[in-house]
Amino acid sequence: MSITPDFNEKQIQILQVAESLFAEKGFEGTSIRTIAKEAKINIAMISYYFGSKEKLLEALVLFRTKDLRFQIGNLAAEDLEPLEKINELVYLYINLVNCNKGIYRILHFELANGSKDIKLQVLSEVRKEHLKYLTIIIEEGQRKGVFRKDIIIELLIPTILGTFFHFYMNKSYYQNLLDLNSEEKYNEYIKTTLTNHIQQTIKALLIYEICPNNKFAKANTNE
Amino acid sequence: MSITPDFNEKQIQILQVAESLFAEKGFEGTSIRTIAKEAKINIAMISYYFGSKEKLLEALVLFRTKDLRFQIGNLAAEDLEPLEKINELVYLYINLVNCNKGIYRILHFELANGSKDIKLQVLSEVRKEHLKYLTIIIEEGQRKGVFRKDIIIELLIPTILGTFFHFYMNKSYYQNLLDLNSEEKYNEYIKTTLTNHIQQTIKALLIYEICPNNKFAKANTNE
Amino acid sequence: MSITPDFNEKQIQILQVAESLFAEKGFEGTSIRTIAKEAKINIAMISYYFGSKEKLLEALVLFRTKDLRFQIGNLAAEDLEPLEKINELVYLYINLVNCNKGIYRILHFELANGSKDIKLQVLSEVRKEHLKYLTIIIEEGQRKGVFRKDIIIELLIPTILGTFFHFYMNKSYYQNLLDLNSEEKYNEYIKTTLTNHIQQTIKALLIYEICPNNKFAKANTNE
Amino acid sequence: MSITPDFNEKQIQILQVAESLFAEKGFEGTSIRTIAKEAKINIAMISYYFGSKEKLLEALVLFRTKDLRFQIGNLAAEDLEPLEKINELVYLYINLVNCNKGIYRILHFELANGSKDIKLQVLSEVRKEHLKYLTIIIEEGQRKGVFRKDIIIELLIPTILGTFFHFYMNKSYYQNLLDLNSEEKYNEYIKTTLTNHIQQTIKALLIYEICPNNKFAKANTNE
DNA sequence: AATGAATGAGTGTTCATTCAT
DNA sequence: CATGAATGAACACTCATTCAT
Repeated sequence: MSITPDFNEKQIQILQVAESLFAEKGFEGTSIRTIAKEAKINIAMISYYFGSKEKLLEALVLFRTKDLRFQIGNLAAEDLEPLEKINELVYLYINLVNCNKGIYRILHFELANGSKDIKLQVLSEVRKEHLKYLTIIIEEGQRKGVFRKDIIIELLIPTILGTFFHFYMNKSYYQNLLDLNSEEKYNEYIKTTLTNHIQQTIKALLIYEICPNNKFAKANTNE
Repeated sequence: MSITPDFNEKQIQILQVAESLFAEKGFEGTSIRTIAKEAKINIAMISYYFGSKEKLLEALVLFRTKDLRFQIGNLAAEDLEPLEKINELVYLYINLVNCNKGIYRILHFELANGSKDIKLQVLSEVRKEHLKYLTIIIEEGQRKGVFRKDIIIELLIPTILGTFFHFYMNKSYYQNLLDLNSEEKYNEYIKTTLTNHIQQTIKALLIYEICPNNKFAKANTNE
Repeated sequence: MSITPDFNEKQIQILQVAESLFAEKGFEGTSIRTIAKEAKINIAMISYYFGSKEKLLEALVLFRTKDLRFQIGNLAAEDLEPLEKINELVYLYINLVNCNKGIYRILHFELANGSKDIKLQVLSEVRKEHLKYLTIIIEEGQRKGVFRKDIIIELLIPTILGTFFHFYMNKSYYQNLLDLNSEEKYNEYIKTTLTNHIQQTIKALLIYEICPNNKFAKANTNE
Repeated sequence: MSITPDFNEKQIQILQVAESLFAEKGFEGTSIRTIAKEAKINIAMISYYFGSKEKLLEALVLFRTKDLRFQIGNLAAEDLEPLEKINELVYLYINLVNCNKGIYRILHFELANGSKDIKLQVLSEVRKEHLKYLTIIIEEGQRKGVFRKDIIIELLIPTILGTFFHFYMNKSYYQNLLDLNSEEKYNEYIKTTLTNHIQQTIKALLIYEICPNNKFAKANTNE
């Protein structure tokens, strides 16, 4: 579906192996020897094609985010109720991230801390785009009187992505806890129950009427 | 307050430096040379005291989880309304994790994938204990008719921790997005607004009455 | 003026770049990538045209010494006093070397030690030719009673070339020492003062009447 | 004889091997593996002891120039005729350089061009010291009316060292030319004939009365 | 005739670990 | 008990060269 004209077949092969290994073992934990061995290419090819290990990562980010960018876009324009739109958005979002676990993991946990000085402008743009669509939908719901007015929209995405990632990053723990003793069961659980849980969470947040006197939230401020 | 009888002063010094560096640069990204230099001890001391780099990590996990274990415990017994207990629990939990970012980050993102064969039984126990307390409180609320019955309790913790961690792991992005241009502002935001957001999220999840026909949640099952 | 029938335009381009880089960074310090980049040709071209990096050097030596060979020749036949001939010879020689610093540097400092098994027969021939002309002139001067009889002709060239090369190889030191703070001043100094100094040196050697009892020269023999 | 308190036995061993190899094959042409193998030490030791290959060179320069510095000094104060002093100085100088061919070659031909940003302040100091002593002696001779007044003292050292180095750098050529078909003969030739030649050269330069009309030296200025 | 793709050998350097003292 | 010295293995990367086209 998506075209990636800049990289040839072997480069893509390297990028795929690199994505998988970086996601699994982290950037530092993966040696170019391992990548070369797994991708069945010569070690020197990585430097030859990408310049360096770091630039390989950079190319990987570029390669994978290119597709991700506009996959959520036109939902805001569809003819749906705001709540339906939100549910759809969450579903699409989780699905998108779940299908691109590798690169998302790298982006969020390997690069997010900013220690690498890799241009993550792409990531930043994607994020802002996602935030924009979310804002449009929520403001529509607010105008229609369906959603609450005091929502911190910026904190919805941490809840959506955070929940998913925590579940994904602690895979073996949750497989054990929830008896999801196969890859299929685990993945099916994400697509149904976990997605549903996140949808419920966001819906509840958007619609529930906050009780006026929240002593704990206040209490927290003066720690 | 917490006693750590097994480790001497120098060992603790090493462990503290190691925690900080592992959290910042990851396990693979941190060399024992760096640890030794920062802790102002001889390189050989690490192998000498802990056996190996991996065993140092193991010792670190042991050292830090020992204290964490029972810090949430007796809340369930207090004389509070279920919702108040939940709010308090969320507050305590976030605070606990926020004050122990380092080791939590290591536990959840460095070790959670299971690539290292480090005994994480301790972590597992802590988790199950936390889950137990949460279950007790929620079931109490359900008995009292305050909370919904169809809650998947196991998925509450991913929401709580996940939201926090996503916010923490993408620090620079959120600092920029929310104009939290100082360490203090960022930390204050976590303690007040973010904590409040997570409390609202959990509360909404526990209390909100789900609308009966959720077509999207169903739709997701047949992808 | 000089014809180079064996090499085409691109080859000559490569050779010129190679000469410059070999002279500046040495043979080992220069990679064929750098040559290729600077000469704006494909890397493979060097091996393609010359066979190997070493053979490129060999070709370079051939290419550049071909012209140098006979540029000093017919001086001996001119109608000049022996001393004038010597002065002219020194002038021509220094000028020749100075205008071909690059290849001379390579010849004398990169290849002279014989570690490379490059055919330096050409160089050897040139040298012997130069020595021959020098010998003819000096013997003429000796016959005419102008020059001393006890001259070791073979050691005159080390003095001429050595003085020049030492000055050239320690360029920055002498630029600093003699306030020759520009390329022009430095080069002008070589053409005038240094050349003159070398001419004086050779003249003095040829004409000065040695004092009969030189205790130090004797003393040195039994170290 | 000379003490080098800063370096231990193994370090000195490495330095000696490095000097020999750098002198023979150049800095770039010598790999640390070769050094390690020849010095019979582990490869990692070089980085361990010296930090890097470049720092090894730096250490080598320091190590060897430390001794060289003051070996010529007190000659100026001795009770000798100026000409005897000059002869003695030349003898000492050639001998010093000849006994330290390796490091001198590295200093003058590997480092002199300034491509490496190694602190050659030491070298510069040594040079200036040598120049100082030479100046003192020559000025004494000029005061006594023994030496000419129009001497460019700075150009005497290029003649002394240059002659020697040219002879040394083109060893095989001169061995062949002068029938010095053994190491001993070659070295003996340096100590006697070559040294004598250089002494004669300098003496001739200092004492010979320049002929007033030197048309060639003038002619050179307008090239 | 000319070149982009590819490679194995080699580079300097850093790694966690061991060991004699 | 503690550590400076030392090491083999691995690291990312560059090298000159080859080869199919």
